[in-house]
Amino acid sequence: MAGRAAVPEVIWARPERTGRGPKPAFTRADIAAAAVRIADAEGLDAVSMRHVAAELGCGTMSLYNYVPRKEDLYELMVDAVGAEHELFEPTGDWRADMLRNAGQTRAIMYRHTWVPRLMSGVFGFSPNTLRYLEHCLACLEPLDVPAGTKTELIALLNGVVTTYTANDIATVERTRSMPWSVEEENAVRMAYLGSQVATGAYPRLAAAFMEQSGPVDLEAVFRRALERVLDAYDPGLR
Amino acid sequence: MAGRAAVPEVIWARPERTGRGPKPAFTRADIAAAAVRIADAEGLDAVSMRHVAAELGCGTMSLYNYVPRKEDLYELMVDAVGAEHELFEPTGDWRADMLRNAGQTRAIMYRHTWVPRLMSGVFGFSPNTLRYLEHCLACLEPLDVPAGTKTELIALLNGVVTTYTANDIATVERTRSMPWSVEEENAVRMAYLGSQVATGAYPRLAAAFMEQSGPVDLEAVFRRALERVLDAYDPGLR
DNA sequence: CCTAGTTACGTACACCGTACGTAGTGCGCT
DNA sequence: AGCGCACTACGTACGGTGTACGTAACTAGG
Repeated sequence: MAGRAAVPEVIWARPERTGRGPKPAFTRADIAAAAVRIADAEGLDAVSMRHVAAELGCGTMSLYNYVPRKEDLYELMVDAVGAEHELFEPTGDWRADMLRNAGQTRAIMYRHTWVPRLMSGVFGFSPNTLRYLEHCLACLEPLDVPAGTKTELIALLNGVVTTYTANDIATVERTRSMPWSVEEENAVRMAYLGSQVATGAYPRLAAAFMEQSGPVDLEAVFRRALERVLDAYDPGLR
Repeated sequence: MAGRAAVPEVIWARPERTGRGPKPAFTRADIAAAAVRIADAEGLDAVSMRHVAAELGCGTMSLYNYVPRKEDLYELMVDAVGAEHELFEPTGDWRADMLRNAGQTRAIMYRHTWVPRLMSGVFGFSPNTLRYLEHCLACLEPLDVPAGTKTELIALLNGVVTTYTANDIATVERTRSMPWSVEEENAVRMAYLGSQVATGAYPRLAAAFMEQSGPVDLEAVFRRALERVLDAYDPGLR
């Protein structure tokens, strides 16, 4: 007599064990780990209820005892990789500390290229997210601005990290299920871009592309963006 | 003998008409408009090849003559709403102009709440994107920095607009197919957040939440973030 | 004119999320 | 102690998805 809820629910609020009935065969962590393993190895689209269940060695529908909706499985996955954040002791240099946090987030996303796709559009106050948020606030202790401004800085910084890293990764993730390579896809898109710029319809864009020599250093662009954002909140620079 | 391509392809590079055979019944614009209509009215998940074809009044597989893969349909949609950008004459005040551009992008996303979900993770050099980019560069003409820095500013600004607006919209889009309202969902998530903060495990987070009185003004937060980013690139402020 | 490249579209396949029903298990209460 | 109920487990089935493939009709270029 399960009966799916007709009312919203946060999976983190639902207790993992209620005492009654047979002992569950898995923990949420087991399930999250299995899903993460699949996503890492075969891409996010390979994460289906059937596939995860098979990986765990149980029937498909048994999964629904642990995870009411597939969306909740996604929340478990994001939270699971969130645990990879190292919550170090703040050094007192808030800029350096926040750069370190951002670098960790970026590293996590490069390790699990499906993360950005799940992050965008998810409210996401999971346990590990809260811990990370608290840690960021600790790092920002030396910064003398209102708490509201600090949370806005954190949000902006996280947004920038996600956006930039998502862009770097997008093609890789997309070409996963395609019969061609990342390089081929990028080459084709760049060829189109070049052909359009060559029409002369976009003079300023053309100039911008002429200016740059050699391939773009994505990591450098990323770091410059971070520095700019930090500048914008640094009272010592105003 | 259609035969899908085993090589990457940009839909914009494929000519819309090649002369041979019966006259196509629709243009790409028709198809994009139909898909946009469906997404606006019933949400992005309602945009299926069958549904779009039905809206156009043709067989499902006929669509594949115009759009080789569903992903390309998404590209058409994003490009279509990109046309809603008003490419005004730059005023000479680059900050004001860029704010205006950002405001337009945000407005478009509020009109078509599915846009952020498609934007994140898409390379996206569609015709209208290129036009918009060129227009932004025109607005930034008065700003005395290298062209590379300008494109980085545009990218950062667009990223911030997308991230913030996506967050504002996320719950609305998600609850579209759910049997409960946006307010209910938000209330539940906030209740969980409150319960966690109340445990005392997140003192700084708790302090930040105590500090704020009343509901958050999303628009104000958004504008503050934009101003910060613009500050970071304003030579007059350094 | 003919033929090759297109359009149109019905059918079919593999896969998806998940509603529902049934059977078995073991805690909590009386 | 033992009953009942909440829980786990999971097979089946339904309505949807993207799209490969085959066939028929059509028309512009040689």
